Amino acid sequence: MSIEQEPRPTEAGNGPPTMADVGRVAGVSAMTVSRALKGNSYIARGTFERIMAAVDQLGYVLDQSAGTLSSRRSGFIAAIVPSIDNSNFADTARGITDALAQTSMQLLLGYTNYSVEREEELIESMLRRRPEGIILTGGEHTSRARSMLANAGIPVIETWDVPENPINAVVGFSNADAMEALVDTLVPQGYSRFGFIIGTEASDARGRQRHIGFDRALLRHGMSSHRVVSVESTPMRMAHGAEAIRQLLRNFPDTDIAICVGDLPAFGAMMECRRMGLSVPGDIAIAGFGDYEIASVSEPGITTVNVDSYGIGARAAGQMIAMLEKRSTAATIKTSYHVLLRGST
Amino acid sequence: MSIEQEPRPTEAGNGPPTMADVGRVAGVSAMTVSRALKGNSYIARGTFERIMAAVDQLGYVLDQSAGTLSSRRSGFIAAIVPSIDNSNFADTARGITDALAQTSMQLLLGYTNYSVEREEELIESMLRRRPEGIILTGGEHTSRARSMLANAGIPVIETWDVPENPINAVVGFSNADAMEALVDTLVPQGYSRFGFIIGTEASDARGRQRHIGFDRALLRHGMSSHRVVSVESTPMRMAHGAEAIRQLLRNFPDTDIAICVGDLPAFGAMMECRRMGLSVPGDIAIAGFGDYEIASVSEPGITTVNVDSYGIGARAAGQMIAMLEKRSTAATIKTSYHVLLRGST
DNA sequence: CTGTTAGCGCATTCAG
DNA sequence: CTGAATGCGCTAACAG
Repeated sequence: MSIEQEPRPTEAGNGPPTMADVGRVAGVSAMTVSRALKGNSYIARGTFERIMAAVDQLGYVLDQSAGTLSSRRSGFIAAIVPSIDNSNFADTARGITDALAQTSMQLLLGYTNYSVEREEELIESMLRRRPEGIILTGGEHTSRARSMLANAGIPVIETWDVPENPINAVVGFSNADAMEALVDTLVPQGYSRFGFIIGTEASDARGRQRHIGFDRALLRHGMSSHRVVSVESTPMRMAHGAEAIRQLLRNFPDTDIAICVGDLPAFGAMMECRRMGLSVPGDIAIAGFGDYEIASVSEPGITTVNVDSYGIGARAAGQMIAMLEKRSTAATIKTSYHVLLRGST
Repeated sequence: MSIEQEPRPTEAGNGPPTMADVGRVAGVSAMTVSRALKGNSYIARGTFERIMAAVDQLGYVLDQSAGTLSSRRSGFIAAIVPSIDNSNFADTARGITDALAQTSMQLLLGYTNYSVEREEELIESMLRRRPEGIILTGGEHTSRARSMLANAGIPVIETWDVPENPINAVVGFSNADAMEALVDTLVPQGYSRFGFIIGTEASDARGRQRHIGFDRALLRHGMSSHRVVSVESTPMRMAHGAEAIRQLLRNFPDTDIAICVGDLPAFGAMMECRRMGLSVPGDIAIAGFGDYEIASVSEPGITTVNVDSYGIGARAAGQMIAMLEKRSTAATIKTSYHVLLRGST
């Protein structure tokens, strides 16, 4: 037996144990520990087991900041959505997470509360952590955000919209077209005096697009698109829909159908109609957008547009993976939508 | 004029510019750039402006992995919630974000889909990035998760529950007590044949607690608590409530009030009753839990328990800040709840 | 007010 | 299959 080097007491200068500590316990170098933990190198069976035992014994957890610095790979992609408390965007996040699961990449999620300024801050703080790619919602960004993204030299994917001047790749659909499709489906049902309910347009790019689609469709059908109520709020919650329908019916009592920018305000509007003693769709019809769960569960069900929120996330992540593997460059992927007629119209 | 050192061409080996690059352009050392960017050191006015100009010119973005490694401070706290598509937990996240805004700390949010195994993975991957503190939902964790948390040596706050054996600090309330309070309020209204609707209990610790509170209250009132329907799902969505109420009325047709584990299934149940031609609360009363927006907007409104979701987040973050500043050690903070009677009962 | 030195913990690269 | 040397980009600590 030879004299072995005395393991330096691990508890000396505390702080979490390092690879060197693990190596000392397992009788190997830090480098071998690194390889064992990564899992893609050949390590002798016994060595591997000693290392794992040492890891358990010390409660070792890899320090990823050091790894990122050294390997120049952070192992995560960033995604920014307007709101997290919105099942559509939550579905998109789930789509991203699921698609990323087949890689070793993780998702870092942030939300902007529908503010481009907040988006700019968020982009900056995420870029500081060196994501390998970034997925954004929509095509509206501050100019500083745009230049930071350009400088970052990583794939950027804009989703949920089809911007005129994409930064890089796009996975989304035209919210204007989708709203047009909804109106086009409803006109043949005999409605002719369409109202539109929307929140603060300045802070909701997709709502604005839907409004454009609404105008375009009615113009095409030779109908008037002046019955519009806008309440101060982004996003519109259920209660805002209730408030808006009152205003709509006060300002334009002849309205025979109210299209809401989303299903949540549509539901609020429908409940308010019931409170006012109006029947839906007998006295007034109501439609929403987004196919949230409430649209199918409520009685009557709410006519709406399904927009494949999950698919947007899944396909964005797929495209991201392809770009990171250099299998693809900037592409524009259009996702599907379809009108769902239910009892509210 | 002296000969100045030739700035090395920045574009040489590409990759993002470093502080040294910025310093070279501004004619100072990297250290001065670091101080200027941090903002809490005295820097000569002119120097500061040259540095900022260089930062803009190069599009420099701080590399936080390097900063974390060097300073041993990551600048973020981790929070883990069961689901992100749930306005209660989203409110908690908002509370944390808002409270953290007064510090330089950021929030890194993760979600488990109600799986403790997924929580364990998430805790591990978050600890790799060395959060300065971690906020969890509930008191149930795998034993490996517990030991990782113990080893991490950072403040841990468990929320939304009052665990028997807290890891560290707690900010929450007793879900059992809150449910008892609901039943105690309803009994005097004349209801006596209570049904209970819940999802998969194994994966929903808070639902289980509510069930316990339900049993306890009925026992105390000398009533039977056998009218229970459990459907396979966590979390319960609206549609599960619809399915469950059918089953409840089939199995226990004499039920005069159905308590649901949450407002979402309560709403689904209420809509299903309407579809079946039953009036709420005339033929059967319905109550939920959580005071989601739908509970106040729907017609009739849903009787429920408000649980201060936002406050849980805000106070957890406040406690976290206090612990990080050594102003506090492990504390247990109880948050409030109150029963809201509405039209559904 | 600014610079120098050193080292954070890991992974790349090369050597065996 | 394993180890040694080196440096990733930044900041703590000290010196001026």
